[in-house]
Amino acid sequence: MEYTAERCRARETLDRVGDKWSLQVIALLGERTKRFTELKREIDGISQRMLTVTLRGLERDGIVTRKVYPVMPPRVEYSLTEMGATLMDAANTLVCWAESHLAEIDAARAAYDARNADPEG
Amino acid sequence: MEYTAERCRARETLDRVGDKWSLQVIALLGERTKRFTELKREIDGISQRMLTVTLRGLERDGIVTRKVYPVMPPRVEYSLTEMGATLMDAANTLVCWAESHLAEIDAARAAYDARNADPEG
DNA sequence: CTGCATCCAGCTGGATACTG
DNA sequence: CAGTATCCAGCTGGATGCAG
Repeated sequence: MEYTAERCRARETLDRVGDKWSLQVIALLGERTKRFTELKREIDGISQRMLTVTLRGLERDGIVTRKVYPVMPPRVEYSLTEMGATLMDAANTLVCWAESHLAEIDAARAAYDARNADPEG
Repeated sequence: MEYTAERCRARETLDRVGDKWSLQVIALLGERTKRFTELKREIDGISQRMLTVTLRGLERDGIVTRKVYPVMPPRVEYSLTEMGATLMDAANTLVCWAESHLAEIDAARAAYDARNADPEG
């Protein structure tokens, strides 16, 4: 079994959802269609630039769709595609894993750091 | 439901497995315990430095264990912890997603790029 | 309201040389 | 064999200003 090759392909997906904001955008659009400003307001700390960049990337990959209304002021709505919804489900597995293991990881880190700070190894 | 908060925690996990090499290391150690050089040989393109950095990070988080044999020349064996095995399973969901959607993503990208290269929008 | 352009700081990871 | 140390290029993403 070519694990390396398979993980390489997995990395392509991780590159997609593994950046700083994509997962949150996907999760929020999973609730329902939303507008640019709505997303910006709901994602704490994201800049206008990064929201645009993130949405463009997801749109390019067929994860979200972008609907522009030719009105003034502009109105643009973003939604999850079908593929985007399946991606959200897959990512959810990792979210669940994270929720059930974060405490354990924190403990492991603390133990590791204590071991290595300790002068008498 | 606080999606944003949950995704933030999910990001902590993505930060762990979302770097360039962690997923491959986890996958290979999922086969069986391996030595440093063995991993280095099996992961195409990884440098000594990055294998060390990756293994240290995973060890710190309790994903892998490191067993040193006090012999000459040195012998160090790495294995997946129980938690590491569960992480591999969770990550596998995303691997499977990637495998079944990469073609679709490539198509979406090509379509998007064609749309945007087209001068008559 | 939505989005692009520019500039820039910090982090990631690659190359290389050295050590027990 | 299994690291550590140093240096550095490139990418990510934040701040800000401008535009339709």
